[in-house]
Amino acid sequence: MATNSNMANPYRKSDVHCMDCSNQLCFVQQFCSPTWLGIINECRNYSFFRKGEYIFHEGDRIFGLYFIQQGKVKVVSAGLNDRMHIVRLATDGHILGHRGLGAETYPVGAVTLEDSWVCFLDNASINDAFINNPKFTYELMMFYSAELRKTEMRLRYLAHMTMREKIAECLLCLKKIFGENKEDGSLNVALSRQEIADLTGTNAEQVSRELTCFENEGLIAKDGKRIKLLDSNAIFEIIACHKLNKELVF
Amino acid sequence: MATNSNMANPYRKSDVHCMDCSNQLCFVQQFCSPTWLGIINECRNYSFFRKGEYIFHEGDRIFGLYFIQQGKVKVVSAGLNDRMHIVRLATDGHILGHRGLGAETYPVGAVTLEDSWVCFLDNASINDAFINNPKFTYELMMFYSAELRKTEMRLRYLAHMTMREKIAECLLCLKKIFGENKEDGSLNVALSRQEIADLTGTNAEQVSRELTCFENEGLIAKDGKRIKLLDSNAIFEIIACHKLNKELVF
DNA sequence: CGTGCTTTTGAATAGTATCAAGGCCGGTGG
DNA sequence: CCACCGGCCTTGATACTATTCAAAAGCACG
Repeated sequence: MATNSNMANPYRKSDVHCMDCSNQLCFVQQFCSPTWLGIINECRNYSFFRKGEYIFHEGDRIFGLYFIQQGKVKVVSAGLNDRMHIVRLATDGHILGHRGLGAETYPVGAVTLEDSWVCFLDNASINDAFINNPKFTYELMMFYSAELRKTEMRLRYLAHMTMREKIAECLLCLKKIFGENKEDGSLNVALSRQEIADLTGTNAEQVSRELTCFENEGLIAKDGKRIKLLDSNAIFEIIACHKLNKELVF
Repeated sequence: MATNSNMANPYRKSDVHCMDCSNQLCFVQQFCSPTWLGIINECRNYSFFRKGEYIFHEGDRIFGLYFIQQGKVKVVSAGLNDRMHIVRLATDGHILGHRGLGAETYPVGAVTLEDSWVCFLDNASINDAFINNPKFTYELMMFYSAELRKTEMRLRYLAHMTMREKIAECLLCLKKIFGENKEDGSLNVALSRQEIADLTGTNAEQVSRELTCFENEGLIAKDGKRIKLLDSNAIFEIIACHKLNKELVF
């Protein structure tokens, strides 16, 4: 249970000060003044979520922003007949709940894919930080701008790609986001076939078929949920015809 | 005619000061201090684009932000074998080129659907405005946040919708963005079948088929490119099963 | 009044989703 | 330890949807 794991790490919050946080990608650490880092360190909430737990649900009232200190999270939205759509994947240093900024309720939910540690800042603290750290506001605006570019490019690609192409694109995205295991070279994330389907907008059967196909072609090796990209360039060739912008997507 | 309108407005720039601009939705007018409105009024560039002209091309170096003073624009991106994808539609008061903020080149191009008048602010002016108008930066960030929400919801819907549903959704979007003609109730925008296909990710034939189908069902009336929604509620029922958020999409 | 472009419709084909069945694996309880 | 159970993965057959190709009709424009 969540409470158990929570018990196992009761000392973590007091342990790490924002200033010494290992997460070099954290927006707060990067763009808030030292004074504000101290203020935020005091008002933030540091919590642990076990694998599969919801950090927040679609439709929840918005209380603030989440920053992943360490972990892996899927951002989901309920679709047709209890189908889930995975809107985005996130890991260390990524922001969660930023879609809610300016809205009443979260348009999406967030579920951990692995045990994760997450910092939370409530609306009041965030707004104070905006007012007192123009640099923070500016950089967050730039972050949004970049996210918007990525999402729109994704929208464009997905509109015209075949399933084979979408799944190839998905594998490259997973590599980009989570990286590969140093030892065996497999992707640093284990998604079920259904989750890959939720990412690409299809069903588990189709994903299974395409992955088998990729394996037969020598593009990947798979062992249950662990997938290893044997030839990233060849996988990219599958989607090269869409002239996609590598920086934007991967 | 285009030429007529052009002729009739050669003096527009000197005529209208930002402070008196009819466009109440303009971000600059809403969120910049009076002092800055004066500064921006001096450094902005006001220009006219005839129907079908490019305001900027995909891949152009980024020079600044565009604000539509009056007109209709499609934001496009080249896809597979000279297929175009329409990323977004924009009209009076909307911003163009904001996806470029923080990037080197525009990831999309912008083409006018009708004769349009557009204000342009270069990077230097925009950045000065950011530094001196925290409110402006903040509001623009909120704008990005809202755009991101909309785009991600769209991504989710499109992933699971049938063509019939996508085209129904598209018609409701057109109503939302451009509105309906006071006189005959038809949509205030005339898109070709191919353009509707570029919006929904299909081809002109399919669009033609579905529109004919809608007409036979009494949902719409069509006369060439002019389309009239006869029963918006019934059209919404087509996509209601996706439980989409009306505020986000329409 | 042609010419070229858009729209419409039809027929054949390809791509996906759905349904169904069997295999594999890990966990549980006898 | 082994049998059983349930969940996930795989594969095949089938039905459906969407794309492509082709051709005719409608329309705008010079």
